[in-house]
Amino acid sequence: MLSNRQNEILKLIIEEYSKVPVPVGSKSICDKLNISSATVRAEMAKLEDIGYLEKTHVSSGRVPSENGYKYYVNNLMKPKEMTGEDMLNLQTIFQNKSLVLSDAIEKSLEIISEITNYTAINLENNESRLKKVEVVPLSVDNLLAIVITDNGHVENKKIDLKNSDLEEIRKTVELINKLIVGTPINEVSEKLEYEIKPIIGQYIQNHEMIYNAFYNAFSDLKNKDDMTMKGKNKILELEEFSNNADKIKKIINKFDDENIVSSIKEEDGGINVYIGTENNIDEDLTVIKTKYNAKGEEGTLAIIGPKRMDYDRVVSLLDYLKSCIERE
Amino acid sequence: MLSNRQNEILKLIIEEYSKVPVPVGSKSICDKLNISSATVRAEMAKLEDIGYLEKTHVSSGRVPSENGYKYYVNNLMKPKEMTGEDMLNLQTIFQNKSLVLSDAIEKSLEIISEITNYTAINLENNESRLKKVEVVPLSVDNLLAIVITDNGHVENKKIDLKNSDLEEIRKTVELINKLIVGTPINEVSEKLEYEIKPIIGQYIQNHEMIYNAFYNAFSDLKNKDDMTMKGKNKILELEEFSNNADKIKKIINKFDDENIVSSIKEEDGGINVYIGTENNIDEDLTVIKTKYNAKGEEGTLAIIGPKRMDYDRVVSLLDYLKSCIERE
DNA sequence: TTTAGCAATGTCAATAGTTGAGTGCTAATT
DNA sequence: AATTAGCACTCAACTATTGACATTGCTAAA
Repeated sequence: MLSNRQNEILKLIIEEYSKVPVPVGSKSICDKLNISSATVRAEMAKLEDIGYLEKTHVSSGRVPSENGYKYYVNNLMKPKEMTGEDMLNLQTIFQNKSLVLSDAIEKSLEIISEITNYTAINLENNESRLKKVEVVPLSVDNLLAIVITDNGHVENKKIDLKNSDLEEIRKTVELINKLIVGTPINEVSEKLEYEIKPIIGQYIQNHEMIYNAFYNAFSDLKNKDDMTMKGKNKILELEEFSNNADKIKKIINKFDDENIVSSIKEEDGGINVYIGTENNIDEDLTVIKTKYNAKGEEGTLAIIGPKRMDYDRVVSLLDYLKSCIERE
Repeated sequence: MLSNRQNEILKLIIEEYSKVPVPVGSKSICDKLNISSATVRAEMAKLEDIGYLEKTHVSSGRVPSENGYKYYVNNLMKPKEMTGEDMLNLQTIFQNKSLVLSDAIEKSLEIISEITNYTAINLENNESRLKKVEVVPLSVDNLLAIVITDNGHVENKKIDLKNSDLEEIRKTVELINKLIVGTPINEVSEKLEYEIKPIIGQYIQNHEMIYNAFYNAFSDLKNKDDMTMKGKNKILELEEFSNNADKIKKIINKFDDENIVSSIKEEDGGINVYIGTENNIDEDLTVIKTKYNAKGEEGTLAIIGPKRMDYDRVVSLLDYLKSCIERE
């Protein structure tokens, strides 16, 4: 159990370090607390023993450790009051009734990324079902196969059509629509293989091509995560990476991974914070994420920033955005 | 006019430098030509006077200048024989009749990026026309507006539908299909504004929303360049950037620009080489691009690599790919 | 319990010395 | 006239070395 003064010192160090990423010395703290630097040093030594602070070398100031941040997030941090302006900006978006939920979220994340200078992500994890399938002839020998899901995602595949009969294709499409509309997207390929294929094989000669086209369109749909990322490059401007080309390259590669958010440990109902090594992106980064559920539309919001991020501010922003979404 | 020996020395320097980006000294050249280093130095001094070579400091070896590369590309370089394996790989893709042209190109560029370690791009610049417009009801108050072009691109917008009459919407869609299908995509918004809007305004009450949805879908379509990029991050691994975080950030930002290829000077019919400052991406990079036209499907292929790239190899690859495409 | 004071430690930036690769020039050689 | 050996010179890159500075831990006094 930490004393009041220890809590206070830890909090000051974390907040100071979040402004300027340079080890914090005892002097800058004692100025604020009206105690001598020696006393502060003694307390810092204890905080280091417990494991909440670290030194970069014997005579350096202190830097918060991962556990220090954890303790701060769980015990010391108070969610920051949001500014009226930020609240207003987000509210306005959600009051615009012509915006669909996913578009509103996207716009909000853009704003959040802009005001925090961190990266903001929305990952929709809806169980979507097949809504409709159709074909549009484009030219003599090109055809477009279109697949639509009930949450509004569209995938398409162009097909080369030489020697195929348009009428046969129409029949196939009709069949697919009749038999597998309503099926959850990730069961569609299977159903296509075992239920549709045998049937079309029977009375449609040249069905291979059209069958494959739809098969491919379906697997594209299944594999495509519905993730939007705002301010992707913001993170590269952080001081911690300013002179570290290798780290920048590493992070860029991580950011290209579609599973960047979903591969982090599962979140519970609240706002979840994954500090440093707790996320598998980078030890100098923190990911804050939370789930939302608005009348069946489910997803995950995430913000990626430096380990020394403005925890209180980000948590409030995310919390507020979540409430906007769920109030919809 | 350069002497044979000067040509030979310039060529050796460029090819040596392309392997290892370190200034080339006279010694490494004289070993290969059986003349003394003093003679090589004298020739190098002349090549520097002409402006084909540069020094990084008074006593450094020589580095090819931009003009040096230009001279090399125009006069010294012979397109390299392609390896049978590379040719076979590309041919196989184009013989696969079930692949649509754009997919075949995409696969080829993936291969080319893989074997060269450079970034490969396909930019389709078709004049596309509106093929079809339709709406799919998703739920009680959500509707999906879909727009399809004759070259097979699909854009969609979800619409919030409270208080709208489905029947009215159907009429609007019918009208759009009747009146503006066939219009070139970048004229569609205009036509929608001046020809359709007045008409639907007359006999459809609540048309604002549906009109806006389509208007937005159309502008998305217009603004979205059909560009695919393979090996985007390959370029970051180049030695010239290995310790230069700022340059990496700059290039990443450039690569996010949709106009990266089209903003470079217009290409003529052949293979065009834009060295260093001739492209507006980075002085250390070269862009090689060429147009293709296969039965009306037009586009531009581009490869982005270091200024010291394997010019002969890339030119042959691009030329071969172009011929594969146009033979289709 | 707190604090003043001090030795100890490590970073950072500046300075100086060393090495090595490479050049240009010149005079001798072919 | 062209080539080359030889030499003085230059500069980048590396390796100490130094002093200024920030900061610590410890101790003894308050």
